[in-house]
Amino acid sequence: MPELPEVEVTRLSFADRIAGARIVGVRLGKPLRWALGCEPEALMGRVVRAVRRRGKYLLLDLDPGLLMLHLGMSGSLRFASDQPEAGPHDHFDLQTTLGILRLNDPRRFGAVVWAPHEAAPEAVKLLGRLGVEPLGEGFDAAAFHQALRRRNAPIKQVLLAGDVVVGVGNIYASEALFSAGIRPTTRAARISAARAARLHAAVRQVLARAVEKGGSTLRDFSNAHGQAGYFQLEAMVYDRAGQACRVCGAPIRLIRQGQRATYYCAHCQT
DNA sequence: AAAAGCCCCTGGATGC
DNA sequence: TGCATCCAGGGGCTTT
Repeated sequence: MPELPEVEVTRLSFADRIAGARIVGVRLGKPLRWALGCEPEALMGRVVRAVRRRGKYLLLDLDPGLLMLHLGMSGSLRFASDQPEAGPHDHFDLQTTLGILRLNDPRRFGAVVWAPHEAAPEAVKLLGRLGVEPLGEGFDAAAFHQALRRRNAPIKQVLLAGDVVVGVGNIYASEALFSAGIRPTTRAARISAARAARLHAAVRQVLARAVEKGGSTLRDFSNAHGQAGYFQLEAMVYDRAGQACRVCGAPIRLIRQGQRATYYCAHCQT
């Protein structure tokens, strides 16, 4: 479910409300991808100062410490003072003086990991190889082109890898490539400066638009208030195999790249 | 260094 | 209705 827009939408939906909250309890469900990395009791009394995002990770700044949350494929967060009894897929509760932050994650590819601070090995292991933030100042068209020149893999897979630019998952990789008019199978190194600049702009535009629309709700994504997103209604190619391209009418094609589905228009993307 | 495969796990859709 | 198969928004790890 969650790519950068969904993670950012989630962050925006509860960051202000949890700021200043003091941790009064932790409830763990079934194991997630990684262990928490500390005794739950060690978190008691700490204050949540802020919620940041790095790639698809949510970072809870504790005083002191850092809690890194990842939603994996099927995770979603809820923050409310009145939470129902935990269900079978509620695997982490952070009980605070301002409400309970709850992670629901049926597939359990998500994680909640503690680190003493951002430069600590526990944090570097997860955050250290991440590429540049696409919506930040550091995402530069010329540098993007230079990074692509070093990669021989298909551009779709380079976008997904997250070491050049973070946050672009399977939906938005297909959408950004459509917007830029680039075939997903194109070797990254063979993309011209002009086309790299178009892709750079497309990545920013598609992700920003998706944040505006509250993310994409394909099956069950919702923000921390339980509200769905609507970007999927404007998808040009994702999940539209066989349907007419919204621009030229040609049937949208579905191929597999690295065991992931890729959608594109053979007429609009060259 | 980069690329390709392999998993982790549950649930929903589809087909027989 | 029951059961098998395939697929899903991610990404770290191991092997080429």
